[in-house]
Amino acid sequence: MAAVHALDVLGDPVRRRILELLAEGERPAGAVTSVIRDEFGISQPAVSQHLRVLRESGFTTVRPQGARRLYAVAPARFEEADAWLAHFRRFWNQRLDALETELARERHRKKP
Amino acid sequence: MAAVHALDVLGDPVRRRILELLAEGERPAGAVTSVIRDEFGISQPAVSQHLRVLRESGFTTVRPQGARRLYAVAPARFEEADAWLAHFRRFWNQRLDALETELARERHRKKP
DNA sequence: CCCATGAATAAGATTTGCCTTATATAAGGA
DNA sequence: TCCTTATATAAGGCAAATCTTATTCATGGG
Repeated sequence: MAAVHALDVLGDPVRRRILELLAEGERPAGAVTSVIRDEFGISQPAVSQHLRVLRESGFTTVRPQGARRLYAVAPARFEEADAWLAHFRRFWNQRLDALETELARERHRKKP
Repeated sequence: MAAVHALDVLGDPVRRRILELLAEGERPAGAVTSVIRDEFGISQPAVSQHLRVLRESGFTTVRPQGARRLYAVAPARFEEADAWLAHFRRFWNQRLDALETELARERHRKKP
């Protein structure tokens, strides 16, 4: 499911915008599509293809509700992207970096 | 300098690897090139072009040292990428999110 | 000076990714 | 059952990104 790097998936403005919309809560594909269509001027299949990338790469979950597909943010791949960025965090914020290290340690203690 | 979104620049495996190398410390273009050449099997100009993207987008600084160009990580664009990810942080770690909010507040207090 | 080394640029080929149109699949209401 | 709505898939076109080879520019040693 994680064939490509999380940051490769995030390297597209349409996909980022879709995720921003989903961050506000679970939404049917159609609701996402109409916003993206307006903002980027692309077709329904184009949006559907981006939804597919997000789904197949693990950035979202989907569940059917009748004929609709409800998309929602899934955390794992975000965490992966964040972990990569963490390597550089010390360059701009020592305190946050220290905290991240501590929280990571804690996470490992909890679920090893 | 920030014509493209930070995450667009990070959406390339070669550029990410270059940044990882530079995270270990300032390095001349040649040192970066030889590693990337080995790992990805691409030419010197190809690496130079990626260095240009990183430089022009503000992910690195460069300073000449004789005939060499010393590249180093610059924090600003990383911070931007991190800020975007922060919107989603609550999905995987409430505590870190809360902390980030607090730190952001503090930063604003210090340098407005 | 001249040549070697380090790095960037130019120009063109190629590949990758994204978009479009057309079509398929699936669910629900009349 | 038929039609409409919701979404996904297929196939192909096109443009942007990336790579290659060739060349240029700059520095410094001999």
